[in-house]
Parts: sequence; structure tokens; C-alpha cells
Amino acid sequence: MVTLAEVAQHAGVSASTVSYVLSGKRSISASTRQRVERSIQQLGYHPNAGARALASNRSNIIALMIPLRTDMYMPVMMEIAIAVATTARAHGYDVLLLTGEEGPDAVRRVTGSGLADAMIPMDVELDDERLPLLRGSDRPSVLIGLPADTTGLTCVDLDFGATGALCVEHLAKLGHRDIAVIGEAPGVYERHTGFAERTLDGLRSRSRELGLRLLHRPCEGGYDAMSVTLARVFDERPSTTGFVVQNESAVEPLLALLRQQGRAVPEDVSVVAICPDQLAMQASVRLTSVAIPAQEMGRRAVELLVAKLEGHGTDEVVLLPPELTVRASSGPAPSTS
Amino acid sequence: MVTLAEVAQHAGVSASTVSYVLSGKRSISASTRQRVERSIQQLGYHPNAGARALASNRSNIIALMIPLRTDMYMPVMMEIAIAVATTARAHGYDVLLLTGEEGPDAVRRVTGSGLADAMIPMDVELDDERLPLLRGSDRPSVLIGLPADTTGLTCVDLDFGATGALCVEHLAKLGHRDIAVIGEAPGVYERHTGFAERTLDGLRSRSRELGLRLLHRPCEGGYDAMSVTLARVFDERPSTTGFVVQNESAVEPLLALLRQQGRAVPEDVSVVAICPDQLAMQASVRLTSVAIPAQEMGRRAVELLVAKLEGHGTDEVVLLPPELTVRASSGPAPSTS
DNA sequence: TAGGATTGTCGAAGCGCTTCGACTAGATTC
DNA sequence: GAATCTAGTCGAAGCGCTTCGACAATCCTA
Repeated sequence: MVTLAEVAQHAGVSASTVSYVLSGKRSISASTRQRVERSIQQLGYHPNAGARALASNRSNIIALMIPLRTDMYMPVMMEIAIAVATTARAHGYDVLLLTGEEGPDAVRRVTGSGLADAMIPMDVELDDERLPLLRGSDRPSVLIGLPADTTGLTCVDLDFGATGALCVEHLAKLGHRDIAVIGEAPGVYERHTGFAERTLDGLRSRSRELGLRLLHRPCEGGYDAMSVTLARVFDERPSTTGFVVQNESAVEPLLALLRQQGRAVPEDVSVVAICPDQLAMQASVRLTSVAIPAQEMGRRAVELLVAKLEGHGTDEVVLLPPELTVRASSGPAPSTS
Repeated sequence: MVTLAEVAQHAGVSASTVSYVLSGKRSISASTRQRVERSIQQLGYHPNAGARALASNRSNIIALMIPLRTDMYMPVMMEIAIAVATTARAHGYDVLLLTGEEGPDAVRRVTGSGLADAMIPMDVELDDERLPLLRGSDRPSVLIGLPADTTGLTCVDLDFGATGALCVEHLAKLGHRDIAVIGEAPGVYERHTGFAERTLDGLRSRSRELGLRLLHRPCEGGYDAMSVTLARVFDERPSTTGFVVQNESAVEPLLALLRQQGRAVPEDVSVVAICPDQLAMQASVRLTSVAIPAQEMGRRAVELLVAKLEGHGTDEVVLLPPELTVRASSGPAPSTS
């Protein structure tokens, strides 16, 4: 391993000078800088991460806490994780991957040991166990997701409340009066996961305002679960003509089952999905959907975090405005005749 | 931040004694140990990661290099990543998430800076750029995936050659003679990704041995791409009755399109998928499939790596044997009458 | 042209931990 | 009962870096 001292010797300067060349915290003459940089190149020097962390009290590592539940839609998590990693690298940070398994202890361990400078908790519950720790910590954090109380926190999320409202409005405008919501798996609601509950709130309050009837049914993914759920929906509200689907792995099953029952989309039934654009476009019917801007969320979270780490940056809640794209799965409600 | 020295003082012992209590590298009397452990508890001590890394030359971090391409099936990657993180934690390691973006430089950076003790490269190409660096490095690594030349390397992967063979055998046994392979996206082959090419080899050589006719078509996911691909297949080989699908996001489109064309599965056409079990069971037709043991791969990789880090552990190639589960998507070939 | 500000460089002191050698007591040996 | 072990503990020397204060040398400004 090449050390700072060896680089210094090779370049004929002191160790501190090399350090200042690297960090740019003091001005260095152009000639010296070049000499040092050449030595670094030639020797293939890489600063030792541990030594740096010890001396500077900064590890240049951001901890990303992903859920390990399998009832969350993986591709979205993955996309966020990749966006976080990519953006972090662009700012000189590496990303440590923590699973939900450790729970709040992970926060203690990581901040206590100085392993990471900052944290990005995902899969935030409304009254998340980690919140007090995050609030009380000197290390900054940015949540991806929205808890009930955001005081003293920085959060990034799609505005799921507005998303729900938007879906309802779209269907209302097309004349639909009876709307069924195919929600996430029951476990997601039992955990009081922020995004799921907020979506529901948005859906409910807007449909109340618009005088629509709303039926919410959580649903595990897959054909069997969807089949049972769908039967129940039409049983309870035969007049249902609009669907809002939030569970990605229920989308395709729903479309197949509707088809199978002879209900045409969008002639008889309209479907609005809340899912990544890619999925909406790859489905068997191009789906009218509100996109989940996974990349954007990951990127924004890191940018907020880096701002905090650099001193500027304040607590704020960034709610990305939902965008509804009309595709082939929604249309005017069938006439009631 | 509580330091080792403070714990030592609190417990009335020297710093080195606390260190030995923590590491267990020298014997400590039961009474002293208890006193120290109680102090650690009371003070809420967490060893500083940087200092530890500097002094011991071990970071207790494993770097996981995931692809950032979107043509790979994300859930599998995610599942592997989570298994890696979970297993690593169980062995006292944390996981650093690196994306493919940096390429081989990531290997240099991470090993050069001592950021990670070991690496797990994923998405391995047959002649991967990273291989020489890994071979020449003093830091151990375990690849998830199989390059062309494995000398001096440790690898874990599903035996994709055997997987291909198994799919063909299954269809052959059912009397199918003309088989179409719906492969991964073209880019995957262009990069010479190990698993895709090995599957193809297995499919081809076994069908040659069994006297079957094989048509391989790469395919992007989604309905449009699948629709075009399928049309070409039946155009070129109208007698096709068996499908092997390796691209997860082509599975559901294929089933829908076949249905739409009035070809019943499995009466007219049999489909064998290479995909995670969950997907096979959630599809609109329960799929006969060879499972991709994502968790197992992640777990095994970490275990091999930990063995190497602890001194025992040798270079070896672990090929997990494929298992084909017969479900509802495959059946006897229709009689040629 | 003297005084103060600015620029570029160095030396040294740590950051918090691990680990090696040394030391003390008691246990074991012949 | 002297010689030898062993178990348990300590002190001190680093690991490779950052950063502070000090110091020359150069630059203004009046």
C-alpha cells in the first residue's frame, strides 16, 4: 500500500502539503500541485479510508436502509438504491447497504461507530421506531418516505396524497362514480407504511369531495389473491367501473381477470395504476398511470443529504408532484342505461 | 462519542484490556470481562470504525458490485443484494454498494483505499475487465456469475449450462421437437454475460444430442417486443410447440399473446421459464420453471468470502444444481396429425 | 519603504484503536 | 524450594491521515 508519506517523499514535499493538495483546504502553488499530482499518479496512490475517517471524523459513507420485506415492490427499491449509489458517488460518497433486519439498532451502530456520516432510511412507517434516534442524532439524515410527524426531519417522497386525489379526479372526470382501490398487501397497512396510508387518505378525501363511492381492498400480488379480491369487489359493488391499483404485482392479474370476465378495458372498466412508467408501458394494456419517480427520489435524497453534510441545507419536506399520464386503460364511464 | 479509553477508565482497567475483551484475542479473567462489558453497556460504547480499520487493517466491509443496467431483472439482483447484506451482518460485516458505473476503477479504489476487505462482483461477463485486477489483488473476492476462465477465482452461480439442458430435456420428454428460446435482451448477449451464454450453450448442446430443433431469439421485455419476436418465431418455425423463456419480463407477455392467438398452454404450446419461483407461481398460468436461487447465491457467496477472510477457504467454483418444477405450463406435445 | 496582509509550505500533535513485548502472581514441576 | 509455566494485565508504539500554528517569502498600501 502506497502511503501519503511516500507520495510526499516522491514529490519532495511534506506530508501535509500532499494532504492539502488532496483536500484543497489551503492554497498550493500550481507547480507544487502538479508535482504532487504526478507522484500520486505514478505511485497509484489511494488515501487510506480508515486513516482518513479517523483523522477527519468523516467516513464519506452514506448508509442506505432498505426494507427486507418481500411485500414491497422490489424494482422500485432497487431503482432508488441505484440512483442513491450513483448520485452519492458523484459527490464523493460511498453507500453502505443496511437491511431493515437490525431495526433501530442499525442507526445506533452506524452513528455510534462513525461508520457512516449520514443515513437514508427507506420504507418509513408513519410512527417509525427510528425517528427519535434520527432526531436526536448529530448525523444528518434524509428519509425516503413520509412519517406522520416530520418536525426536525428532512424527507423526500412522491406526494402520495395528491397522487390518490389525482387518480380519483381523472376517473371522476371520465364519469366514473364507483371506484375500487386495489391496495398494497395487508401487511403494508398493518405496518402503517406512510405512502400507502397517504395514498388512501388522498383517494378518500377527494372522492368524498367529488361525491364518489370508494371501495378499498388491500391485495397481495398474484392471480389467486387478485381473483378473490376482484370477485369480492364486484360482489359488493357491481356498479364499479373504475379501478385504482397501487400494488404493482396485482396489475397484470387484474387486467387478465377483467379480460377473462369479458369486461373490456377501457370500454367497460377503467384502470389507473400507481407504478413505475416502465411497468405501465409494458403491461398488456398501456396503463393510464401516475409514475413513481424512483430515480428522482434517490437523487434528491442524496442531494439534500450532501447539502446538509456541507453545512448548508435545512430540514425540509420535498414532496414530488404526481404526474398522471393518460394511456389506453382509462376512458369514459359506460352509460348507465 | 464514547471512546475505548473512557470505557477503560470507567471499568478501572487499561485500554488494551478493553480491546482484548472486545476481540477475545487474549484471555481475560471472568471478573474483569464482566466489569468491562458492563461499562460498555452503561456508556453505550461503539468502537470507532475508522480507528479500528486503521489499526487493524481490516474494515469489516464487503463491497458488492451490482450492475446498473436496467436490462437485468431487478428483483433477482435485489434479492441477492439483500441476502448478501443479511448474511454479511450475521458474520459481522457490513456491505458497501457499488454500481457498475465506475467499472474496474471501483476495484482499484476500494482495494487501494482499504475501504473494503473483500469484494463480490455481480453481473460477470465472460471476459470481464475486472478479472485481472481481482486475480492480482491481495483482497479476496467471490464472483456471483461465471466468467470464461475461472482459474484463481472463486465463483458462485446457478449452473446455467445444466439449466438449459434441463429445460430441453423436459420438453423433449414431453415429445416436443421444435423449441423456441426467448432469451434476454440483445444487450445482455452483446456484453457476453456469463449466465446468458452458458444457458444458451446448455440448451443448444442438449438439443443437438436429443435431435431437437432450437430457435434462439433475444427479446427485450414487454408486450411490443414480445409480440414482434413471437410473430417471427412462428413465421420461421410454425411447428414450434415448446418455449423456453429466460427473460422474466417477457414471460407474461408471451402467455398473453399465445392466449390471444388461440394457442392454449399447455395443450398446444408448452412453456418453461427460467425465473424466480415467486414469479412462476404468480404468473397467469402456473409456470413450469427452473428456479433462480437468488438468496442461496447471495448467502453462499458471503460464506465463501468469510471463509477466505478467516484464512481457511479455497478457490472453488460452486455451481448450484438447477431444479425444474413442473407446473401447469408444460404438457405433452400435440399430436402431429 | 516600513508595516501589515497574503500566500505557500512545513512540523508536530493527535484521531481511537490494535498489538507486541514486558511484567506480576500464582500454579506446576522435579 | 528453585526453576519454569501460564494466565492476566499493562504500557507504549504505531496505523496513515488531517489540521493547527508557525514561519518565510512575497505582495500591497500609504
